[in-house]
Amino acid sequence: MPPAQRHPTMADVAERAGVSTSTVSRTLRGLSTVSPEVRARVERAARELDFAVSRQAASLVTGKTGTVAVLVCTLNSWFMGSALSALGPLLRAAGLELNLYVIPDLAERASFFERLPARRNADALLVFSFDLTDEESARLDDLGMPVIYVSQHVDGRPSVYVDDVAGALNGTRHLLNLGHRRIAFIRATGASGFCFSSSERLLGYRQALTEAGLPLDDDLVVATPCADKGGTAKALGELLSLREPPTAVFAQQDEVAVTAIRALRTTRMDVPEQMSVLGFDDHPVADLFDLSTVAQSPWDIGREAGELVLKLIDDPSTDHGQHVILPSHVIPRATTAPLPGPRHQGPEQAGSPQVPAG
Amino acid sequence: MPPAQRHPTMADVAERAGVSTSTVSRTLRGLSTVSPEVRARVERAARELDFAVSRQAASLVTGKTGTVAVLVCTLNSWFMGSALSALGPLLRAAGLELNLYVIPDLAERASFFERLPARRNADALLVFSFDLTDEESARLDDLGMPVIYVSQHVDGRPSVYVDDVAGALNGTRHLLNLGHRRIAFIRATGASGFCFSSSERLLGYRQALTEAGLPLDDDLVVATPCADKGGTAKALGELLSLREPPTAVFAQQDEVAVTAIRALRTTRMDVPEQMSVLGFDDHPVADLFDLSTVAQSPWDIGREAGELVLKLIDDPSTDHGQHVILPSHVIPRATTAPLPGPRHQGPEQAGSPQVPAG
DNA sequence: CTGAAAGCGCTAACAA
DNA sequence: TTGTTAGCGCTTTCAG
Repeated sequence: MPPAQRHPTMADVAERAGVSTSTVSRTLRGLSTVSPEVRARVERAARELDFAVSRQAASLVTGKTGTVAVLVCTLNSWFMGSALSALGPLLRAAGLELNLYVIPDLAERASFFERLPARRNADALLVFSFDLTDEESARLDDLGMPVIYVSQHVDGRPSVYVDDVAGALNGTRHLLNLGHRRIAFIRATGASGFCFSSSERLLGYRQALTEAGLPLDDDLVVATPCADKGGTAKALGELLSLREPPTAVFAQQDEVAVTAIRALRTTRMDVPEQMSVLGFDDHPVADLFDLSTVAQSPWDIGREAGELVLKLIDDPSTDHGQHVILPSHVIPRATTAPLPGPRHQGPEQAGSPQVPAG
Repeated sequence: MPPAQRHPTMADVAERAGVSTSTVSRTLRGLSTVSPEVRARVERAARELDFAVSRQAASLVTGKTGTVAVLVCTLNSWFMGSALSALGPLLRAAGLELNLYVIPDLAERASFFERLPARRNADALLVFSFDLTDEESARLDDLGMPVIYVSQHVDGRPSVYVDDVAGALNGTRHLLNLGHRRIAFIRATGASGFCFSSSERLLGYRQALTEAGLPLDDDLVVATPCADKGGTAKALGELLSLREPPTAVFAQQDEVAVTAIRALRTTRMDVPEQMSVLGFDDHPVADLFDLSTVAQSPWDIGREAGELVLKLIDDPSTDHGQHVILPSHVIPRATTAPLPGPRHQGPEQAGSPQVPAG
């Protein structure tokens, strides 16, 4: 570990190869205007010196930093982990560095937006699931670089997200098709200031009920902090103490769904015999619990976001308002079952009359 | 979104404030040798122009990049997510950028080590859980920056990791203290080239058996790819078809333990009545499954790694061989129980004679 | 196809 | 306390 040996510079390589620094620069950037013989000499010299171009110096003159800034509120989630695991290699393959900003709380957030450290230090910014204020959005607009919103829709700005409305619509239809008529909806509330597509999903749920000719009963919509046992039990309690309790619950995150299943089992309610449970995400835990769910693919989101970034960096004049909307699909597993009772369960009977089976 | 407006430079700020760029530089870096009056003028000008220092240009002259490179094989894990969620804010608070390299497979890895993009572009490198070849280690040694190994012990290099030997020792003791004598060990094998502290844990397991005067039976040590249902079922099958099957299994990752529990339940074996199961990690699913486990804290690892990095950047002459070793502790939950049978279960009976209770 | 020269935006001596 | 000067290591005209 030689403590302070200086890195070789282009001048060192040039000297060793007996050429000018311009030629070294041209060679190393793969410009075709270098004779094969000289190119070979330069490459050998560079290898022998273990030379690496300083991005700092290059940036200074090209004006491009060669890095993409990524803003996340946490990494400690399956969603972020998967999305970034897809994004990272994609950017690297394009020769870009990935600069990560983890902004877990509002204090950090304030300081981030005040200083905007990414400014001047990245060619583009990826914002994951931030519920931005108008002022914050405005600051990002003035950043002087493309800003891509991921896992959230922002009007007039490039964004990549799954169609949550359609996902929730389809999930709810699945439950309707199983004969359920009293279907509860559990929203997962996250840390304040961050968005978790909850409202879009609620929209899809309502849409499904409406198209089935069912009334919207606000008592059936409850909320819980994500993955909070007590909160989920409480939410469940509200539902189970209704005059007319639901026969199915649609939880907006698999982790909440799983917590709900455990709470139900604790009180000896069988899932799905006495209560169907449907999740959203297809989180790994869904498979572990044989949980029926609406799957989305964070990998695809990460990949699409990366490709969009590349496009925008390459050609900033591209239409900035384009959106990439990704699909979701229902995965029926063991926690959703036909509503027991006199009704015959038939597919696509969504429009049938309301007969609460209880 | 003004498409291509140039960023203001220090010269712009200097002009507006009616001072030289040196003064602007001094002011913005908080050097005390600036009169309050001038300082105020400069700060106002900078704010009005929404000026941000270009790290690129600053780096060029200071020789420090102000960024820390982090090498991970995946982000899609609770461990990495938690560790980085702790590390990120810590680095940001110190004014450092976090440059992430996600290297999921051997091909990416080869290209990473060939080009070493972090060279010259970071002040320190954090390596998470990589099982490096000697050649790769040597390349990192020549990187010209401090390299910190995280979640792995590397001789003579600064590293941060939990004491896996002690963790496995204590976990095994817990099972011994419950009266178990036939204790299986399930290793979790990851992607090749990455290390998951499996061997240290095996060591601790063996140590516990030895100190209890029990023989080491290789038939009781099986392996499975992490979180692979089929693999885990197969490994379990090997154990259950032994002449003298185990009464407890110690799985080296909670995710494997949970998969094992599901497989056992599928075959109508009760946990813990007929088989105790102990995990390692205290992954969130452990709580969900009421899994007894040996807990480690990736948050602490991330934090300690961050603090060590800061120290080494600040003073590279610090002893490079220092290690930070973090503790683990057993969390008994619902999947470990005393061995049923004639024996009385007493605490700390580890040294008692070998009486396989079968 | 190659080299000389200029300069990217900043910091670090050194003077004043 | 402030300004002047000289680069940091690279890319980019522009000549040759």
